[in-house]
Amino acid sequence: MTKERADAARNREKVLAAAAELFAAKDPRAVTMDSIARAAGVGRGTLYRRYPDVASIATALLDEHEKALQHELLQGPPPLGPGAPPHERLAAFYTAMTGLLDQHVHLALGAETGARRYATGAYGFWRAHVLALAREADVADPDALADTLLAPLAPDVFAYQRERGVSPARLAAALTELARVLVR
Amino acid sequence: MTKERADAARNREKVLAAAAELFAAKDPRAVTMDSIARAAGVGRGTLYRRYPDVASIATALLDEHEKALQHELLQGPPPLGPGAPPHERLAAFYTAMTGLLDQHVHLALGAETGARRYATGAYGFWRAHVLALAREADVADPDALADTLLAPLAPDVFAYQRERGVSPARLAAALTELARVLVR
DNA sequence: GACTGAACCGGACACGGTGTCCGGTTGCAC
DNA sequence: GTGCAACCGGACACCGTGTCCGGTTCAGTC
Repeated sequence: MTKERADAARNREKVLAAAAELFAAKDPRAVTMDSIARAAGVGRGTLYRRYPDVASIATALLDEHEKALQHELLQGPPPLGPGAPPHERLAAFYTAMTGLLDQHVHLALGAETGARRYATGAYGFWRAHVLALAREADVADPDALADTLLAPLAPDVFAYQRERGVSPARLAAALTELARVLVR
Repeated sequence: MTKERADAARNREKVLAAAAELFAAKDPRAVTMDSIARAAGVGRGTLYRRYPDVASIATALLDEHEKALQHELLQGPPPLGPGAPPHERLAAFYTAMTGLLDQHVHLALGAETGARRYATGAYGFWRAHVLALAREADVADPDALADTLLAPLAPDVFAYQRERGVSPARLAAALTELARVLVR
């Protein structure tokens, strides 16, 4: 991995900043490669050099916000990190994720709508974490349960519930209950 | 509501038959209005007259298959229909839905990917049903729980799990366990 | 501080899908 | 058989995509 050229780095910054603004401003599905290029003052070819499509740009932006949580899950203090019983860790994870989603729904919707969600590295991480907790708790079929436990965190579901008037806090409470009874 | 003209009915048949074949044959996201029109031997204008987009065609096809289950939920024998305790009814619903999804993933993916899922009438029906069961079981926050309980049935999730090797039967078992502990 | 090759830039291009529009056709009622 | 309304379908303009290549900028070398 060779060092990044100065002009390339400059453009990457411009692109990410412009994209972040666009995603925050309007419907994520209306954000197009063309609009990002124009907003960043950059040619379309430049965009495609680094990102194959809009979703991958949203994913790059989202990744930054998710890194911190991922770190805490691996080696932070309990109940998020190791040390607490599985159901408490799962509940803490749920609460943290609803908070994260609450802040960045736009990005999440731009990055992970539909099947693409499962192709991202982040999903793999969340899945591994939940799977480990399920195993630790001796549930019947951890592998089948993992994706089931993650399904309510899909950006689409979250956005719909919030639009419906279910606050992130209420959702977190419901998920905590789910964690409590299912992974004990 | 006036009677449908004979040529119109003929074309509707042709369109639905051609669409069903296309959805079954290839990636639902690759099915386009244009391809349906060509396969049906019909002009594009004719298509747009009745369906605003591809998803609505898939929804129309899916609706037919879902009607039977909806009828059973309302007035069929227990445990699917009224009469059984909530957790048993929910488990039966889960099993029926995984079966339905297993048969018609293509259509479901074409119809309900992403946010569109929540706009369909079918989702409203499933939601009302699950909500009623949750209320009957005196859970803490039925409204927040309803969409959470339905999230694992999203076509995307189902398709991903099946591709991963989780059979519909295993999934149904996991969901049954979920129903048992959460809605008692 | 000039040279050089490699990395990078960005606009032009061809393509494919969308949704609309309207002249022509078909079916139905009287 | 006649008239009208509903219906048909292809042509059209538009938009976003992804690629390609001539030109530019950078960084290391002497």
